Amino acid sequence: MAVTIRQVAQAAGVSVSTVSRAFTAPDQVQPQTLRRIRDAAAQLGYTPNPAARSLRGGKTESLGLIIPDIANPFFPPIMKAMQARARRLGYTVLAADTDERESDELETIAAVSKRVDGMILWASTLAEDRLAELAATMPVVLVNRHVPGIPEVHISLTAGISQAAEHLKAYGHSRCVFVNGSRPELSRGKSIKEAFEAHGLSLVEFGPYEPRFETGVHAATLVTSSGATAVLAHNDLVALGVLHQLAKLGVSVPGDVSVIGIDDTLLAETSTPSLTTIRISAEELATQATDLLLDTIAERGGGRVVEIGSRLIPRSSTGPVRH
Amino acid sequence: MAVTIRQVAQAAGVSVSTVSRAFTAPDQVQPQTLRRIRDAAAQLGYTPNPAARSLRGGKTESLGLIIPDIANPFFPPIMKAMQARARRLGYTVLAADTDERESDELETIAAVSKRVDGMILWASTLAEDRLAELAATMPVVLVNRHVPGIPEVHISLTAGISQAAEHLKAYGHSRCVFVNGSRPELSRGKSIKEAFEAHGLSLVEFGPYEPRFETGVHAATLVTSSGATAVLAHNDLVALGVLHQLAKLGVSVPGDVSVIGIDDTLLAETSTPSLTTIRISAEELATQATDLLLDTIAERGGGRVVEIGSRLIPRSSTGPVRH
DNA sequence: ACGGTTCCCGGGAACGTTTGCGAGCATCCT
DNA sequence: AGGATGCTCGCAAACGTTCCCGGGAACCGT
Repeated sequence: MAVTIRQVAQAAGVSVSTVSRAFTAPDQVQPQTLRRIRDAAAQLGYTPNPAARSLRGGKTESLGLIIPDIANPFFPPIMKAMQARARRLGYTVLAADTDERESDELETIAAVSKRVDGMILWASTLAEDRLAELAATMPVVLVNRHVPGIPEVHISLTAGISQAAEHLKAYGHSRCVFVNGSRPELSRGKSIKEAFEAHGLSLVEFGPYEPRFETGVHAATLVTSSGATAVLAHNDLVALGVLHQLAKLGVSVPGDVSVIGIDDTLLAETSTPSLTTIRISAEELATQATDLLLDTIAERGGGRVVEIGSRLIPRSSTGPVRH
Repeated sequence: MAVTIRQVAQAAGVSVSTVSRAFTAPDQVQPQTLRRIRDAAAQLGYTPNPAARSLRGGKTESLGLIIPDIANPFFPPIMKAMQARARRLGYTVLAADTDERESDELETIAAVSKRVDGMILWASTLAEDRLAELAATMPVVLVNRHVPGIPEVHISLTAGISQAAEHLKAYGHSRCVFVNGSRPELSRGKSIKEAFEAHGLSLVEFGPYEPRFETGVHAATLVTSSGATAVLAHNDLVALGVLHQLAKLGVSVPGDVSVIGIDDTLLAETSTPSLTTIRISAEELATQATDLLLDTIAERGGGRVVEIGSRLIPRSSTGPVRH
């Protein structure tokens, strides 16, 4: 049915080897022969069969991306950026989510791993030794997870947190609340606490909870009764829940309470009021992770750890404290 | 490096054919032999090589999904549902977006089509004859696009629109605005106009514009000066823009103006106030499209057109008109 | 007891591509 | 002029799997 290399060879009057070389190593074939082959290929509409190619060469020319939940608005821009990057380099990307269940993650990884040259594992729930043996089998890059010896891109929130503390301090806040989610690097709430206290702000922590909208709704009432004037939420979605419930309770934002999110998803700029948040650049993250994976595949800079920064994006959900 | 069928055969003391049959047609091999093979395979950690399998069989066991923009919050749930459905049937899904540019779409389709058994094309921008010849080459299912002879799932908004009109009528509204986007089935604003007028509501149309947040922001000022008390937006994102700008102008929602979106994305229930919207069930849509594609691949119900309904989800952005 | 089925299993070709090896030929150097 | 070198290209093997075909064994019937 489909047109193969053999038909192109026949049409161009050369052997299959030469046709193959015409595409994979054009400098090894004479210019005029090359032209004849190219013409024939174009006319017949030939495109190489990826299955045959990867069977022979052991390479699939595609990359895997395993994420916890596609529906989380943080991830679509990641996928988009990774696809854009990968396509430019001739790669296809195979994305799959795990629904944050370990059994699904194992199954998904097994299915994906056979069809790609390497994969990015986002916030994997797998045990450390499992990840280590997986990484021994094939190129793997971790995000939001640390296992010694495995290349990783690490999201550093210190800059963003510090800027958030300064921002609140400048507005005259002194009593703050942190609504904790389950994210590994945040569960060490003490680093956040330290950062805030270094700026002379008190910080009490609620949670950890699930990082969902309803969590924010629930946490909002705790916030009002705590007497705090500012709240930092685990992510934008939780912050939006806080915003939503505060409005329902008649608490003015930012008049009575200031709210800060994390991630800077689409939600942040489209909410009412728009949400001050700590931006993690999805583009940079995805690009770095992709490049790191490609390097690992090519056995260039293996085992590297690259760091991604963050910064505060002030919008309308924060303001001066009212006395 | 990887363990092949040959090693399993040797370990189990049988031929490669038998190992192959043990996995693809277990009833054709004796129970005790089957057990021996399974044990050997498990111990060696054998998993079939998809490249070899698809080279030989001509099937890739994966499906393509081509969408305009992953970052549009309407699509992630679609991808998720399609993946869930496909996985249950042993398929992998390859998703890619086109950034709504026709050149990218062609390139993307070319890249994806060689690696899948069939694909779902969402709101394709390709010319009708191009689509027709593509569909002649391989199984294709269209969504949000109609080409005679190509299987399609069609989103019908009539129920939702009609319910929205009733809803507004019951709240005492009479003058409405429709902020039009570019979506094909909506660009025929007259069907919406007719539906509204059938309920005794006047409707003026603004646009068409791009279906973006800023469009809503821009349209909001037009709405206030038009004297209308209700606005139907092209989608949730546009509705959110309207909501945002209205709040900034000091116009109360739903006190002064009621707002209705379309799609029922995550944005709708997390906004403040939460958004009344016309729900299109992503799960149903994705499931139906996937099943239709699978049917087309199997040359069962080809050329079918399946219809997906819609319905109004009343939330807090609509209310009685204030006199 | 013997031809005919049925059931299991092994041999081997085929899927479309890449690639090492070597043949043929022209070019260049001494 | 003759051998060495370099360029272009063809031959054939190999990648891991599926599946057609045929052989042998066991079992049924008469």
